[in-house]
Amino acid sequence: MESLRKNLLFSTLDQQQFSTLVEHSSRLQVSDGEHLFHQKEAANYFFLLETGNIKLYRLSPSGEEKVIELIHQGQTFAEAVMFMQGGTYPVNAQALSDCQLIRIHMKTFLKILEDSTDNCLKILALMSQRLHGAIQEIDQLSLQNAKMRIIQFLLRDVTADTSTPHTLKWTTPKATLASRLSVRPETFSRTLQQLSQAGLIQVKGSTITLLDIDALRQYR
Amino acid sequence: MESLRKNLLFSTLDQQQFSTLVEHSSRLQVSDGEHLFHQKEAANYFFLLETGNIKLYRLSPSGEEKVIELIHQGQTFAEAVMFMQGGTYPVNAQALSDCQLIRIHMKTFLKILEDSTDNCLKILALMSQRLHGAIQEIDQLSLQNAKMRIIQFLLRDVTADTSTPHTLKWTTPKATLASRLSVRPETFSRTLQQLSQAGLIQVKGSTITLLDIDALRQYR
DNA sequence: GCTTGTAATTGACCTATATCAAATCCTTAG
DNA sequence: CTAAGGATTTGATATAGGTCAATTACAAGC
Repeated sequence: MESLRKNLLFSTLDQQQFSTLVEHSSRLQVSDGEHLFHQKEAANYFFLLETGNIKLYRLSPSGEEKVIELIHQGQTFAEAVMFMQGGTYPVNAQALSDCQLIRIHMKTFLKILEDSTDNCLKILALMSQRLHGAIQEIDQLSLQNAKMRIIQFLLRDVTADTSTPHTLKWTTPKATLASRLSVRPETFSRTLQQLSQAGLIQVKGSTITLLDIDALRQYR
Repeated sequence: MESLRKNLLFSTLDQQQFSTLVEHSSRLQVSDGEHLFHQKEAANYFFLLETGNIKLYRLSPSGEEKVIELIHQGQTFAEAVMFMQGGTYPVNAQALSDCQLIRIHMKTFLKILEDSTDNCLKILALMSQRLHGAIQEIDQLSLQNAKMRIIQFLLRDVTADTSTPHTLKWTTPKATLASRLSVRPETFSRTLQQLSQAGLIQVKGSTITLLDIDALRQYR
């Protein structure tokens, strides 16, 4: 359970608390395409993803899928459910590849929180970060158009140095990314095409090179 | 500071903690149209609204306004900022009417949290509720069309009993509500018109009577 | 009561993005 | 290497909802 220790969320646990947590946690695998949990299912565990990719999504009344979040290696997810009355998952979680996870027992973790404010504050910090992210998201959905959202996504982890051409590569299917960005795959494709023709990016399969970061930033 | 005591968030504070909090809190008024704080401003206080209405909004790069949340009597807001590094408000807050508020010193409240997990868990519950609300919002923006969002808003606080015609009245300007729902005022107006013509609702200024709740629910 | 200014509505038109269908491209199994 | 099937792209078309402009309703002050 090395990866547990490494996660910020558990960094303030003392030895005693940590071993209690480990006792009530277990490793599990899910294979590509399998569901980890479904929306409205009673929630007893939250998760740390060790390897692979997971998508969290919701379904519209008409059965359409909207990806809320893509989970990557090292991230925890579904912790917020712990504090909600009702205690059901608000999203579906499906593996996008074979995944290895650690399953953490909510009740146990809650017990630990109950006797150490340090840990409480840690998780509060995490939750407010999540909330801020969500507000950011609402912002983007209602104030920005598709092109802007896509560019924002491309610039996601570009650091300050703007001169060096930056390369990014994704492992998730394009349609999934499109859903995450709330555009149709067709629009996603066309927009990349367009940016490519304008000489701002270069597309090679699932690898993209940002050729003119400053120009891209103009849009955002 | 009666209203402080009444708020769930502070219900687990002991006498000692509560009076410390009161010492570091103060009442303040803002008049209609005034700003309480701006986005990116350093945050030292969060608030409890005693009377009036406040809107929390963001601006797009092009200066367009999107209302993120409408705050009503009795609600606290901007508490999440307390736990974020950086510590700046993520939204603007403007009074929609003359308002009376209580301003709570974040540092003081944080200190109190540090020595009681009960209080920590209370606020964790609140934060996860907020987060869930935000996810709901993202859901609505990306999976539902304007008409659905408007209907959802109309059905907001309709209880189980579906037979009795339900009446609602708002105090906020229509344009503000429209922004909250991420539609243009024109569209908001037209949609209400349309629902009215279909005999589902009856509009009288800012008072709306829901005539056929079941039918409205069909859409949602 | 008017009058003036703001808010809300209505109408005509437009555009971004969805939708549908067909054509490619890519990967995997054999 | 080849075939099959899914993913992605491309093209043609449709439409929800935005924009702009004109009109009407409403509230506040005189």
